[in-house]
Amino acid sequence: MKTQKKRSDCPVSFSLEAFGDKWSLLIVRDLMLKKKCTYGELAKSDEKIATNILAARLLSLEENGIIQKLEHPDSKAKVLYQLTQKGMDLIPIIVEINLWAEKYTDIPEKRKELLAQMNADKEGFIKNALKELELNL
Amino acid sequence: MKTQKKRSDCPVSFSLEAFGDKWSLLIVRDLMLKKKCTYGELAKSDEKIATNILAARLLSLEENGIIQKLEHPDSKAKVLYQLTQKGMDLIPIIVEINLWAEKYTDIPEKRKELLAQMNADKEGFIKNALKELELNL
DNA sequence: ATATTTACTTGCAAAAAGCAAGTGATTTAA
DNA sequence: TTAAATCACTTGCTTTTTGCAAGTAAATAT
Repeated sequence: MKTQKKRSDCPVSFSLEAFGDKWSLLIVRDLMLKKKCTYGELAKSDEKIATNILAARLLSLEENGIIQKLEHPDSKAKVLYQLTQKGMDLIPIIVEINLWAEKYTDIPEKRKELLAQMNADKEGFIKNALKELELNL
Repeated sequence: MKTQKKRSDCPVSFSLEAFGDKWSLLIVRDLMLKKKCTYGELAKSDEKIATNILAARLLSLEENGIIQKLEHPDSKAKVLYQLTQKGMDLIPIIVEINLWAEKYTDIPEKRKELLAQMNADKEGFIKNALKELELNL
């Protein structure tokens, strides 16, 4: 795990050092909500991340213990990326980010069902998402 | 309010464009938890943000409708920064970030009481923090 | 055997972050 | 009432990070 000079001992600062940039949480989102799990699938996301940045962020997330690389069951050419427990524990943050956005921007149709679930039963949604992800651990 | 080219229509992406960097949420944290409200106080935070970066982030947060500038009651030389409603609605995110960090790093003594409250009654903590901040609006 | 897919890397230009010093308006202290 | 201190920034410059386009090597499919 990466040891970088901490800017402070504040827990918010600690967290932002692990995922506080414009890309890391989008990767986490894909691994969490969209079940994308290979480099190629992550690269194809709507936000069009440059491949070198994707590689850099994946390495950083791995060093921070948020994701792990595994052999892909289908092919040795592929790599399976998945969230660790530490990564899955980011679900509540992703949920709150979604709920905040819902208040201040239009939500695309394809995301409305998910938002509805989060609103109806936040705790239940998180528990369920966690359970599904843990099946793959 | 800033109109920047959206990377995608994903709510997570929308949110990260507003506060997804290493500094913005630290400023929000200070305005929220530490009741810092002037440029000088924000500049003195533990993380030692450079003054030009602070100015840039404050402008960006303002353009995104998360904070607002007001006349300081004590002096015309000072500026009062405070969270808007949109900014206050980030409280649940800050709380979840604190709770995540608590699981994976040591929390400094001065923050433990706050974390205890968040753990004991998350909803209550958020409601209360919101109520206190809204008094200043 | 060849072409394609896969997960990256490399080189370079552009943007952003970070540092140190400076500016001008206000406020305090002599 | 004037000089020093405080306030919220800005400016100039260097370093780091981001982003683009192209390339590479291993594995797979044809």
